[in-house]
Amino acid sequence: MTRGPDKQFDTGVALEQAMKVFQVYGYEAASLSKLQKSMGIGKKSLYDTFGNKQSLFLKALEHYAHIIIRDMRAQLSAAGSPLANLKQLLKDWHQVNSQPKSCGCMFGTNIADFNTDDEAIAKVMRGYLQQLEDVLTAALSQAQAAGELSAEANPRNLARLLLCSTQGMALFGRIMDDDPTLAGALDATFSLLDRS
Amino acid sequence: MTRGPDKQFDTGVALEQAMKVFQVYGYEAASLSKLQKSMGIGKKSLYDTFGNKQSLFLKALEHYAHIIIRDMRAQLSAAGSPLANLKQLLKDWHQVNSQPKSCGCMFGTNIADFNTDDEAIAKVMRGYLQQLEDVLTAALSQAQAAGELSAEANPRNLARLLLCSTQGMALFGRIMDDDPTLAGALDATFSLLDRS
DNA sequence: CTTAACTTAGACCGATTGTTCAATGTTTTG
DNA sequence: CAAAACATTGAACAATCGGTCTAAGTTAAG
Repeated sequence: MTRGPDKQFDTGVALEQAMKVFQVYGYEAASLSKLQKSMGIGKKSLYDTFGNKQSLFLKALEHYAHIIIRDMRAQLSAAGSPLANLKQLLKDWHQVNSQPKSCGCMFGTNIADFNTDDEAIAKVMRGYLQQLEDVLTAALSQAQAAGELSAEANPRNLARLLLCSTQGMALFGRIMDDDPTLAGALDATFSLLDRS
Repeated sequence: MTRGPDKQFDTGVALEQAMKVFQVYGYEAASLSKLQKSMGIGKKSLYDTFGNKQSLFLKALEHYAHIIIRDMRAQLSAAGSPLANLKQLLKDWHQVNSQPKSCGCMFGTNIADFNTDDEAIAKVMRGYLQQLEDVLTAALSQAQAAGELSAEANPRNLARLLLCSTQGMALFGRIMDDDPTLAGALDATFSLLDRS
């Protein structure tokens, strides 16, 4: 049974805010003062609830991964043409990342911010990226099964290319607002899919 | 005429070292102690020669851009098939970025590290990326003129896609050593070019 | 109301950040 | 050699970093 009062803040909301700060600034530049200001809680509460900074980051990263992979799965398994669903996903991704205040992908932004030899973070990050790759591969395989892609197409390698290019798009979106570069990359991706 | 003794260190070598530190750690995590240790000079010399940290970063970034764009131009304008030259460039890029200690691209790593609303940095960065896009576009146009790409292909949009995907590859290379993801993305890129 | 469990805000810690400056060394010029 | 003109090292600066801890507040049980 519960002994004391509940927390005076919503843990989920606080984590969501922390996630945004890490996504916007990257791990190093996301200082604890920025974090606690955005989360709206004191330092003690932050450390008691989420542990130290790296622990908070991992929780925020997990939260982000959960959301993005769930949404991707939902969108890609919608009724209708698998290829059309995938195209819509890419279209939405481009739209989000070409908005003026876009801050890129939580993954990409922080891959760049962690030291190369931090194997703990790298391992976690690889796991999430692998999930993304698998989801995209499944979608492309469905499209292939539906005859929307040729039998010669390689769904997994295609997914890997999409993974790389979408990360590049998200990265560039941080410094380019509604730039023809991003739109052109999307366009080339579409014609690639149409010819695969 | 010169009045005093020359600097006791090689300015070019020091800048090269600074460049590496920024590329490995990103702007925020590249502390002045790491920088001066790697550059092998004292703090006063660093500030007198390169100005403050941001000024040093901009010089290092310019140095990186100069090197990478010059090398790209050279490789893409080599004798023989334009498409083969481009493929070799992509192959080399993949090879470099899938090595165990690879640290990604100076551009991508630091785009993620600077605040989204830092317009000064964003402007400089956009300029360099535009140059990369132009170089790739020129190469693809040559390939098209040589009949290695179909007349329907769009060289500039193709270049934009390559720009995005290569940045994604460089980013992933920071956490993945010799991973099938990168190799697969390269493979899909090759078959894309072959069918364009 | 009392008390125990749990919360909170914020002062405080040593370490490190980017930056400056004084003290010392080194080389060239007259 | 003497002296001016550089360069160098390394101490010191205020500010901020991530992290800890104390003091006070809040709630629920008895």
